[in-house]
This record gives sequence, C-alpha cells and structure tokens, in this order.
Amino acid sequence: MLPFLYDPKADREVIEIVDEEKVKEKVEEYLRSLQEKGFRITSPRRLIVETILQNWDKHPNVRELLDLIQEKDPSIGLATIYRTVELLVEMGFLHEVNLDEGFSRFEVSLKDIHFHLVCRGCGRVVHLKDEDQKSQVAEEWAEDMGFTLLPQSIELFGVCHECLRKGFDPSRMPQGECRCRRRRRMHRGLM
Amino acid sequence: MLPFLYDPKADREVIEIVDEEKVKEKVEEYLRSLQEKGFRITSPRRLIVETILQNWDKHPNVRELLDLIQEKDPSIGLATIYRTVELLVEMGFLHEVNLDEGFSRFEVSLKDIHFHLVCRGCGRVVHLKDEDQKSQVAEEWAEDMGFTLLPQSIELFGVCHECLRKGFDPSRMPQGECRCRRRRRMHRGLM
DNA sequence: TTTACTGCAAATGCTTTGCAAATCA
DNA sequence: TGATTTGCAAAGCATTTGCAGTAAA
Repeated sequence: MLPFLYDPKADREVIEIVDEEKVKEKVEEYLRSLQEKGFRITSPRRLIVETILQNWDKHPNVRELLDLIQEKDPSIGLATIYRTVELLVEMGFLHEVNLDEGFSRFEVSLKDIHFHLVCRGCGRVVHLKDEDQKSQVAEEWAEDMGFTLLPQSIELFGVCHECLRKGFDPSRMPQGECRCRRRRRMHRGLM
Repeated sequence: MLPFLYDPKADREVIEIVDEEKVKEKVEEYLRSLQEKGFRITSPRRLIVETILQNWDKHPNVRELLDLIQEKDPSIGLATIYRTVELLVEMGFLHEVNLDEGFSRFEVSLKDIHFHLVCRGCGRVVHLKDEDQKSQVAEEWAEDMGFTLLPQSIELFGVCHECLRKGFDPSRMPQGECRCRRRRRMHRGLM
C-alpha cells in the first residue's frame, strides 16, 4: 500500500489550505505530479483530489468521500475512490489513518510523519505540537535500529483528561460508551 | 476493543517466558485473573492462553493461532479464538498489533507501551531498544496535549538499511516485492 | 440449576477485482 | 488508435453474531 511512488524531494507545503483558490492550485499540482509519473488526468481523479483537499482538515473515510463526491457527480463509483486514494497514498499525497474502527481514514500529508492522539473515551482526535521535532525523535529511534522511517501517520491511543474527569476508567469502562470500538463499524461523520 | 478490563496495577513481568514451566505458571495466573473478573475458566480458554504464551515472542494472527490450537484440539472453533483474544486484549494481557496486512496480530503485553519497527521491504519486525524510556517520552507528548496514553503497541513503518543497501527505493519500488501490502491477505507465517 | 461459554454457520462490512465500456493521450 | 481508467457487480476475507447445545460454578 505505501509509498512506491513517493518522491521524498516533492514539495509538501506546511501551510493551511484555506481558500478555494489554494485548493484549485493544489489540485492541479497533484494532478500534474500524477501525470509526470505516467498516470492520466481524468475528471473523476480531479474531483476526488479536489474533494480531499477541500476537506484537508478532516479525516474522511472512503464512504464519506463517496458521499461528498457523489453530491458533485453521482456517477463516480466506489471502486474509483478506493483506487484513487490508493494511488494518492502511494504518491505520498495522503496518509492512511487507522483509528481502530475497522476501516481507513485519509488525510492530506502536510508533514511526512504525522501524529494523532485518539481518545478512547470520546473519540476526539488531536495532533501533537511540534511535530517536526517529534518526527525527528522517532526517526532517531528508528535509525538507531537500522531503519529509515517512511512517511506515515502514527496513531497514539489514550484517554483525554476531560474524559478522565468525567469518570472514564479504562479498567472499568461500561460497554457501549466508547466510540472507538471496532464493532461499531459504519460511517461516523468526519473527524 | 481495548482496555475495559485492564488493571493498571496488575503485574506485567518484564521477563522472558522461556520454559514450559514458566508458561504453565503464567497460564494459571492469567486464568486466575479472568476468574477474579467473573469470567469462567474453560478448557478452550486454557488452551488458547497456553498457545499464546508458548508463542510469546511471535506475533500470531487469529488464523495462525487457530492452526496451532487445532493441532492440540481440533474441536476449538474460530469464533472462540476471536472471543478469547478480545477478552485478553481487554484484560491488558495482549496487545493488538497492526502491520497493515488487513488483519490483526497479537502479542503478549510484557510492557504497557510497546514499539514495533516494520520494514516495508522485507517485512522484518524489530522492537525498539530502551522501550521504557521511549514509552515515557511518548507519554509526555500525550500529557502535553492533555491525554493519558493507554497500553498499546505502536507500529512505525520504515525500510531497514539492509533493504536500502539491496536497492529498495521507496519512490520506485517494483510492485509485488513488498510483503506488507494490504492486498496480499492470507496467513503469512509467524513473525 | 443457572448462567456463561462454545462451535457452527450465517451475516456483516470493508476492500479488491474481473470485465466491458468509456476516456485520455 | 491503443493503453488507461472507470463503474458495476461480484468476489474476497477478516471479523462478528445468533443460536442451540455444552459446560462451569
């Protein structure tokens, strides 16, 4: 699944993609990169990339992407989304995010290595501060074992202090409260 | 899935489970803990726990566990293994390990927080050195964001230097070489 | 005896794939 | 035109679940 096509020298800007203007630019930039690797620019691909970039700060899963994309063009099929998302991950444009839900979420790769902190109580997902520095620490840990880290999203599971305050006790948690159980599959809204 | 039943005060010995004697002791210890939480000691559970402990240094998946267990008692069913393994994870005796293969592996929790380094080239999995210290670093990162980490296995994906030397290039990797692609499902031997 | 547990088979749900038609270069 | 890509429907596969029978306490 991962970066067969990833180019470590590619420009991954650490900026927020705030306006539609910026999104359009980025869409064309990504499509151009695809083309440079020998892939074709197609309208489903443009639409999918656009939708992902418009939701750059969410962590959509394929089902959610399908809904968002079909609002614009109902003819787009599920398999195309799977295939495009796989391609974008291989290109290094997306990170696959695993929140232990039984399906994958995807996020625009603004950093090569990215950390998520996931609350088992309320399901909240936050990013670490100073990720560049923390990535470097993780890279050193890996190098120390003779490994070079690839770009990826690293998920850390815990409980947020708000949930702890509300009485969440990991050793005595009432079933059914946790939003993050694998059991509960389904489409649960962008995070 | 995770630690509804986990007891942070439980004794998770950082010792190697080398001999059958030690395994037997541990099996009974785990079963006793189950019983204390109100679960029953049954022969399928004893067999499953025993097999997992005998393979404490592997990372078996459910399919592999089924094979190992059915060698001893062919009447044990797949669902029982899923259910027991889930229970053991909830108790904090096992960590669920995700190597991005499309299924879970399981490992005896000798540490609360445990790191795996996975090579995308050859599939090799190694553990970090000084895990206690590194866990503490990760815990500090989480606390800094108002989260308390739960026990878990954290997987870091990279390329080992041997693979790099052999010419593995993440940006130009020939399809089909990587043992870690999601596509290739199946049972691929204990790691 | 009561309740938990088990095995089986069926169901679930995410993801992948074969293929003919459509599209890009 | 020729190779990719797409959409659809059908598979594939890990995991979960309903239920009737079995076994622990």
